[in-house]
Amino acid sequence: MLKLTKKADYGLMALKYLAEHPETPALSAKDIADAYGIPAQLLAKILQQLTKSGLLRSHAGMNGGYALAREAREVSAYEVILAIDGPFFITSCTKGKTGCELTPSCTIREPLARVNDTIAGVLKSISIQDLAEHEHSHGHARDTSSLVALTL
Amino acid sequence: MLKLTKKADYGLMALKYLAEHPETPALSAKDIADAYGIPAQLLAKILQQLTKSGLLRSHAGMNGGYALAREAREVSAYEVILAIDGPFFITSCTKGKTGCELTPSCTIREPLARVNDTIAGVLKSISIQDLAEHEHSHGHARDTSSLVALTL
DNA sequence: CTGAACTCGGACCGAAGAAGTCGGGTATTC
DNA sequence: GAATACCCGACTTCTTCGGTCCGAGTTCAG
Repeated sequence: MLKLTKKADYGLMALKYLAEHPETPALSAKDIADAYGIPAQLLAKILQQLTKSGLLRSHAGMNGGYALAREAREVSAYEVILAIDGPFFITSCTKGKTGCELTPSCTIREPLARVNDTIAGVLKSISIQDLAEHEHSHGHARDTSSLVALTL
Repeated sequence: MLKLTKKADYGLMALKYLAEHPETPALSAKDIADAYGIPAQLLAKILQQLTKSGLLRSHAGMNGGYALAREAREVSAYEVILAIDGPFFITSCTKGKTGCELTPSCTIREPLARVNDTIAGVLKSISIQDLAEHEHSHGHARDTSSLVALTL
Protein backbone atom coordinates (compact mmCIF):
# COMPACT_ATOMS: atom_id res chain seq x y z
CA MET A 1 0.00 0.00 0.00
CA LEU A 2 0.83 3.60 0.41
CA LYS A 3 1.25 4.06 -3.28
CA LEU A 4 0.27 7.05 -5.29
CA THR A 5 -2.10 6.82 -8.21
CA LYS A 6 -1.20 6.27 -11.81
CA LYS A 7 -2.55 9.69 -12.58
CA ALA A 8 0.02 11.25 -10.33
CA ASP A 9 2.66 9.12 -11.96
CA TYR A 10 1.57 10.22 -15.37
CA GLY A 11 1.55 13.80 -14.28
CA LEU A 12 5.08 13.57 -12.95
CA MET A 13 6.22 11.90 -16.11
CA ALA A 14 4.65 14.57 -18.25
CA LEU A 15 6.22 17.39 -16.27
CA LYS A 16 9.55 15.65 -16.39
CA TYR A 17 9.21 15.35 -20.14
CA LEU A 18 8.42 19.03 -20.45
CA ALA A 19 11.39 19.86 -18.27
CA GLU A 20 13.59 17.87 -20.60
CA HIS A 21 12.44 19.83 -23.62
CA PRO A 22 12.66 23.45 -22.59
CA GLU A 23 13.40 24.63 -26.10
CA THR A 24 10.04 23.71 -27.58
CA PRO A 25 7.38 26.35 -27.02
CA ALA A 26 4.67 23.79 -26.37
CA LEU A 27 4.02 20.07 -26.47
CA SER A 28 0.60 18.60 -27.11
CA ALA A 29 -0.95 16.06 -24.81
CA LYS A 30 -0.75 13.53 -27.58
CA ASP A 31 2.97 14.08 -28.05
CA ILE A 32 3.68 13.30 -24.44
CA ALA A 33 1.25 10.43 -24.33
CA ASP A 34 2.87 8.84 -27.35
CA ALA A 35 6.30 9.28 -25.90
CA TYR A 36 5.39 7.21 -22.87
CA GLY A 37 2.64 4.98 -24.17
CA ILE A 38 0.06 6.55 -21.94
CA PRO A 39 -3.62 6.75 -22.94
CA ALA A 40 -3.84 10.15 -24.57
CA GLN A 41 -7.27 11.10 -23.35
CA LEU A 42 -6.38 10.32 -19.80
CA LEU A 43 -3.19 12.30 -19.93
CA ALA A 44 -5.12 15.19 -21.42
CA LYS A 45 -7.35 15.32 -18.38
CA ILE A 46 -4.42 15.24 -16.05
CA LEU A 47 -2.70 18.05 -17.87
CA GLN A 48 -5.89 20.05 -17.65
CA GLN A 49 -5.89 19.64 -13.92
CA LEU A 50 -2.31 20.74 -13.72
CA THR A 51 -3.18 23.76 -15.84
CA LYS A 52 -6.02 24.69 -13.56
CA SER A 53 -3.68 24.42 -10.63
CA GLY A 54 -1.30 26.83 -12.27
CA LEU A 55 1.55 24.44 -12.84
CA LEU A 56 1.16 24.49 -16.61
CA ARG A 57 0.29 26.99 -19.31
CA SER A 58 -1.87 25.78 -22.14
CA HIS A 59 -2.18 27.12 -25.63
CA ALA A 60 -4.95 26.04 -27.97
CA GLY A 61 -4.88 25.89 -31.71
CA MET A 62 -2.37 24.47 -34.12
CA ASN A 63 1.08 23.93 -32.73
CA GLY A 64 -0.46 24.51 -29.37
CA GLY A 65 0.05 22.42 -26.31
CA TYR A 66 1.38 22.70 -22.80
CA ALA A 67 4.41 24.31 -21.27
CA LEU A 68 5.67 24.69 -17.74
CA ALA A 69 4.29 27.74 -16.03
CA ARG A 70 7.32 27.95 -13.76
CA GLU A 71 10.91 26.89 -13.75
CA ALA A 72 11.27 23.15 -13.39
CA ARG A 73 13.43 23.84 -10.36
CA GLU A 74 10.56 25.70 -8.73
CA VAL A 75 7.98 22.96 -9.03
CA SER A 76 7.96 20.29 -6.37
CA ALA A 77 6.67 16.77 -6.69
CA TYR A 78 4.43 17.57 -3.77
CA GLU A 79 2.58 20.22 -5.74
CA VAL A 80 2.01 17.89 -8.62
CA ILE A 81 0.63 15.12 -6.49
CA LEU A 82 -1.48 17.57 -4.57
CA ALA A 83 -2.93 19.03 -7.76
CA ILE A 84 -3.85 15.64 -9.14
CA ASP A 85 -4.83 13.49 -6.21
CA GLY A 86 -5.82 16.17 -3.77
CA PRO A 87 -4.52 16.46 -0.24
CA PHE A 88 -3.30 13.19 1.11
CA PHE A 89 -3.22 11.83 4.59
CA ILE A 90 -1.64 8.71 5.87
CA THR A 91 -4.42 8.16 8.32
CA SER A 92 -7.63 6.66 7.11
CA CYS A 93 -9.78 9.02 9.08
CA THR A 94 -8.99 11.97 6.94
CA LYS A 95 -10.00 14.33 9.68
CA GLY A 96 -12.51 16.41 7.77
CA LYS A 97 -14.87 17.39 10.52
CA THR A 98 -16.35 14.06 11.38
CA GLY A 99 -13.13 12.10 11.34
CA CYS A 100 -12.81 9.53 14.06
CA GLU A 101 -15.54 10.75 16.31
CA LEU A 102 -17.13 7.37 16.21
CA THR A 103 -14.08 5.90 17.80
CA PRO A 104 -12.84 8.46 20.29
CA SER A 105 -9.71 6.43 20.43
CA CYS A 106 -7.71 7.63 17.48
CA THR A 107 -4.67 7.98 19.62
CA ILE A 108 -2.64 6.59 16.80
CA ARG A 109 -3.21 9.52 14.52
CA GLU A 110 -1.11 11.91 16.45
CA PRO A 111 2.16 10.12 15.84
CA LEU A 112 1.14 9.18 12.35
CA ALA A 113 0.38 12.77 11.56
CA ARG A 114 4.05 13.47 12.18
CA VAL A 115 4.95 10.79 9.71
CA ASN A 116 2.58 12.36 7.27
CA ASP A 117 4.29 15.69 7.62
CA THR A 118 7.64 14.09 7.15
CA ILE A 119 6.62 12.49 3.90
CA ALA A 120 5.15 15.75 2.69
CA GLY A 121 8.43 17.42 3.50
CA VAL A 122 10.36 14.89 1.49
CA LEU A 123 8.06 15.33 -1.47
CA LYS A 124 8.33 19.07 -1.24
CA SER A 125 12.08 18.85 -1.38
CA ILE A 126 12.03 17.14 -4.76
CA SER A 127 11.62 19.27 -7.85
CA ILE A 128 10.71 18.34 -11.37
CA GLN A 129 14.21 19.33 -12.28
CA ASP A 130 15.52 16.64 -9.98
CA LEU A 131 13.48 14.05 -11.80
CA ALA A 132 14.69 15.19 -15.18
CA GLU A 133 18.33 15.33 -14.17
CA HIS A 134 18.54 11.76 -13.08
CA GLU A 135 17.85 10.49 -16.53
CA HIS A 136 21.02 8.50 -16.85
CA SER A 137 22.64 9.08 -13.51
CA HIS A 138 23.21 5.63 -12.25
CA GLY A 139 26.45 5.64 -10.39
CA HIS A 140 27.66 9.10 -9.76
CA ALA A 141 25.93 9.85 -6.54
CA ARG A 142 25.40 13.54 -6.18
CA ASP A 143 25.72 15.19 -2.88
CA THR A 144 22.27 16.62 -2.81
CA SER A 145 21.21 14.82 0.30
CA SER A 146 18.67 16.57 2.41
CA LEU A 147 17.77 15.81 5.95
CA VAL A 148 14.28 15.53 7.19
CA ALA A 149 13.48 15.82 10.85
CA LEU A 150 10.93 13.58 12.43
CA THR A 151 9.89 14.62 15.90
CA LEU A 152 7.74 12.16 17.72
CA MET B 1 -3.94 9.61 -1.65
CA LEU B 2 -1.00 7.89 -0.20
CA LYS B 3 -2.96 6.71 2.76
CA LEU B 4 -2.68 3.40 4.45
CA THR B 5 -5.66 1.13 4.77
CA LYS B 6 -8.04 0.91 7.66
CA LYS B 7 -6.84 -2.57 8.29
CA ALA B 8 -3.37 -1.28 8.96
CA ASP B 9 -4.84 1.36 11.22
CA TYR B 10 -6.80 -1.23 13.13
CA GLY B 11 -3.74 -3.38 13.42
CA LEU B 12 -1.70 -0.54 14.85
CA MET B 13 -4.47 0.30 17.26
CA ALA B 14 -4.71 -3.27 18.41
CA LEU B 15 -0.99 -3.58 18.98
CA LYS B 16 -0.97 -0.32 20.82
CA TYR B 17 -3.75 -1.58 23.02
CA LEU B 18 -1.85 -4.75 23.75
CA ALA B 19 1.23 -2.74 24.56
CA GLU B 20 -0.79 -0.76 27.07
CA HIS B 21 -1.93 -3.88 28.85
CA PRO B 22 1.20 -5.93 29.36
CA GLU B 23 -0.09 -7.51 32.55
CA THR B 24 -2.90 -9.49 30.97
CA PRO B 25 -1.79 -12.81 29.52
CA ALA B 26 -4.02 -12.52 26.49
CA LEU B 27 -6.75 -10.33 25.08
CA SER B 28 -9.42 -11.65 22.78
CA ALA B 29 -10.17 -10.05 19.46
CA LYS B 30 -13.55 -9.07 20.75
CA ASP B 31 -12.09 -7.28 23.75
CA ILE B 32 -9.96 -5.09 21.58
CA ALA B 33 -12.67 -4.56 19.02
CA ASP B 34 -15.08 -3.41 21.71
CA ALA B 35 -12.52 -1.07 23.17
CA TYR B 36 -12.21 0.80 19.92
CA GLY B 37 -15.56 0.20 18.27
CA ILE B 38 -14.03 -1.80 15.48
CA PRO B 39 -15.94 -4.60 13.72
CA ALA B 40 -14.88 -7.62 15.70
CA GLN B 41 -14.73 -10.07 12.84
CA LEU B 42 -12.59 -7.80 10.79
CA LEU B 43 -10.18 -7.22 13.61
CA ALA B 44 -10.00 -10.95 14.12
CA LYS B 45 -8.77 -11.44 10.60
CA ILE B 46 -6.20 -8.74 10.99
CA LEU B 47 -4.91 -10.25 14.18
CA GLN B 48 -4.66 -13.57 12.43
CA GLN B 49 -2.46 -12.04 9.81
CA LEU B 50 -0.29 -10.48 12.44
CA THR B 51 -0.02 -13.84 14.12
CA LYS B 52 1.03 -15.51 10.90
CA SER B 53 3.65 -12.84 10.48
CA GLY B 54 5.03 -13.60 13.89
CA LEU B 55 4.13 -10.32 15.53
CA LEU B 56 1.55 -11.88 17.81
CA ARG B 57 1.06 -15.09 19.71
CA SER B 58 -2.41 -16.57 19.72
CA HIS B 59 -3.89 -18.88 22.25
CA ALA B 60 -7.12 -20.72 21.55
CA GLY B 61 -9.70 -21.91 23.98
CA MET B 62 -11.25 -20.23 26.95
CA ASN B 63 -9.51 -17.15 28.26
CA GLY B 64 -7.51 -17.30 25.11
CA GLY B 65 -6.61 -14.40 22.93
CA TYR B 66 -3.63 -12.58 21.56
CA ALA B 67 -0.46 -11.29 23.07
CA LEU B 68 2.59 -9.56 21.72
CA ALA B 69 5.21 -11.99 20.53
CA ARG B 70 7.95 -9.46 21.14
CA GLU B 71 8.60 -6.45 23.26
CA ALA B 72 6.53 -3.48 22.18
CA ARG B 73 9.76 -1.58 21.80
CA GLU B 74 11.00 -4.13 19.30
CA VAL B 75 8.06 -3.96 16.95
CA SER B 76 8.08 -1.22 14.35
CA ALA B 77 5.09 0.31 12.63
CA TYR B 78 6.72 -0.73 9.41
CA GLU B 79 6.46 -4.38 10.26
CA VAL B 80 2.82 -4.06 11.13
CA ILE B 81 1.91 -2.33 7.92
CA LEU B 82 3.99 -4.75 5.94
CA ALA B 83 2.29 -7.72 7.55
CA ILE B 84 -1.18 -6.41 6.88
CA ASP B 85 -1.04 -4.60 3.58
CA GLY B 86 1.95 -6.31 2.08
CA PRO B 87 5.01 -4.58 0.69
CA PHE B 88 4.22 -1.07 -0.36
CA PHE B 89 5.72 1.00 -3.08
CA ILE B 90 5.10 4.57 -3.91
CA THR B 91 5.31 3.88 -7.57
CA SER B 92 2.31 2.40 -9.29
CA CYS B 93 4.36 -0.03 -11.31
CA THR B 94 5.17 -2.20 -8.39
CA LYS B 95 8.12 -3.67 -10.18
CA GLY B 96 7.32 -7.34 -9.77
CA LYS B 97 8.90 -8.70 -12.87
CA THR B 98 6.68 -7.14 -15.47
CA GLY B 99 6.53 -3.71 -13.96
CA CYS B 100 6.85 -0.91 -16.42
CA GLU B 101 8.20 -2.87 -19.30
CA LEU B 102 5.36 -1.67 -21.42
CA THR B 103 6.58 1.84 -21.01
CA PRO B 104 10.35 1.66 -21.05
CA SER B 105 10.30 5.17 -19.75
CA CYS B 106 9.82 4.81 -16.05
CA THR B 107 12.63 7.20 -15.40
CA ILE B 108 10.62 8.63 -12.59
CA ARG B 109 10.80 5.54 -10.45
CA GLU B 110 14.42 5.85 -9.64
CA PRO B 111 14.09 9.06 -7.67
CA LEU B 112 10.78 8.00 -6.24
CA ALA B 113 12.29 4.79 -5.03
CA ARG B 114 14.51 6.90 -2.81
CA VAL B 115 11.45 8.57 -1.41
CA ASN B 116 9.97 5.18 -0.82
CA ASP B 117 13.00 4.10 1.14
CA THR B 118 12.89 7.25 3.17
CA ILE B 119 9.32 6.65 4.18
CA ALA B 120 10.09 3.06 5.03
CA GLY B 121 12.92 4.30 7.20
CA VAL B 122 10.65 6.62 9.07
CA LEU B 123 8.12 3.90 9.66
CA LYS B 124 10.81 1.54 10.84
CA SER B 125 11.95 4.07 13.39
CA ILE B 126 8.58 4.08 15.09
CA SER B 127 7.79 1.32 17.53
CA ILE B 128 4.51 0.21 19.02
CA GLN B 129 5.84 1.44 22.29
CA ASP B 130 6.10 4.91 20.85
CA LEU B 131 2.45 4.84 19.93
CA ALA B 132 1.40 3.68 23.35
CA GLU B 133 3.50 6.22 25.19
CA HIS B 134 1.94 9.19 23.54
CA GLU B 135 -1.41 8.44 25.00
CA HIS B 136 -1.79 11.72 26.80
CA SER B 137 1.30 13.54 25.77
CA HIS B 138 -0.09 16.70 24.33
CA GLY B 139 2.20 19.47 25.24
CA HIS B 140 5.42 18.18 26.63
CA ALA B 141 7.35 17.65 23.47
CA ARG B 142 9.89 14.96 23.93
CA ASP B 143 13.24 15.20 22.38
CA THR B 144 13.05 11.99 20.48
CA SER B 145 13.54 13.54 17.11
CA SER B 146 15.27 11.42 14.57
CA LEU B 147 16.78 12.53 11.34
CA VAL B 148 16.22 10.79 8.08
CA ALA B 149 18.56 11.26 5.20
CA LEU B 150 17.25 11.53 1.70
CA THR B 151 19.90 11.25 -0.95
CA LEU B 152 18.74 12.05 -4.43
C1' DC C 1 -16.96 -35.80 28.44
C1' DT C 2 -19.58 -32.37 27.14
C1' DG C 3 -20.24 -27.77 26.25
C1' DA C 4 -18.88 -22.93 26.38
C1' DA C 5 -15.51 -19.63 24.88
C1' DC C 6 -12.22 -18.71 21.82
C1' DT C 7 -9.21 -18.85 17.67
C1' DC C 8 -8.71 -20.20 12.75
C1' DG C 9 -9.52 -19.54 7.84
C1' DG C 10 -11.79 -19.44 3.65
C1' DA C 11 -15.79 -17.73 0.90
C1' DC C 12 -18.59 -14.13 -0.07
C1' DC C 13 -20.61 -9.45 -1.12
C1' DG C 14 -21.46 -4.50 -1.40
C1' DA C 15 -19.49 0.02 -1.90
C1' DA C 16 -16.01 3.07 -3.29
C1' DG C 17 -12.60 4.74 -6.00
C1' DA C 18 -9.29 4.39 -9.77
C1' DA C 19 -8.48 3.82 -14.77
C1' DG C 20 -9.93 4.63 -18.99
C1' DT C 21 -13.51 5.97 -22.81
C1' DC C 22 -16.78 8.83 -25.30
C1' DG C 23 -18.73 12.84 -27.07
C1' DG C 24 -19.72 17.55 -27.47
C1' DG C 25 -17.89 22.31 -27.16
C1' DT C 26 -14.44 26.11 -27.68
C1' DA C 27 -10.30 28.48 -29.01
C1' DT C 28 -6.44 29.31 -32.36
C1' DT C 29 -3.95 29.08 -36.51
C1' DC C 30 -3.34 28.57 -41.41
C1' DG D 1 -13.52 27.55 -42.65
C1' DA D 2 -11.05 23.53 -41.81
C1' DA D 3 -7.58 21.37 -39.10
C1' DT D 4 -5.55 21.16 -34.76
C1' DA D 5 -5.61 21.25 -30.01
C1' DC D 6 -7.47 22.31 -25.49
C1' DC D 7 -11.71 21.98 -22.35
C1' DC D 8 -14.97 19.37 -19.55
C1' DG D 9 -18.50 16.52 -17.90
C1' DA D 10 -20.72 11.93 -18.12
C1' DC D 11 -20.20 7.19 -18.35
C1' DT D 12 -18.37 2.33 -18.13
C1' DT D 13 -15.25 -0.98 -16.33
C1' DC D 14 -12.31 -2.89 -13.09
C1' DT D 15 -9.97 -3.49 -8.91
C1' DT D 16 -9.67 -3.35 -4.11
C1' DC D 17 -11.07 -2.25 0.36
C1' DG D 18 -14.16 -2.87 4.13
C1' DG D 19 -17.00 -5.85 6.15
C1' DT D 20 -19.92 -10.15 6.99
C1' DC D 21 -20.99 -15.05 7.40
C1' DC D 22 -20.21 -19.59 8.51
C1' DG D 23 -17.96 -23.88 9.44
C1' DA D 24 -14.10 -26.17 11.80
C1' DG D 25 -10.51 -26.85 15.21
C1' DT D 26 -8.76 -25.86 20.30
C1' DT D 27 -8.81 -25.30 24.97
C1' DC D 28 -10.58 -25.33 29.49
C1' DA D 29 -14.19 -25.71 33.28
C1' DG D 30 -17.52 -28.31 35.53
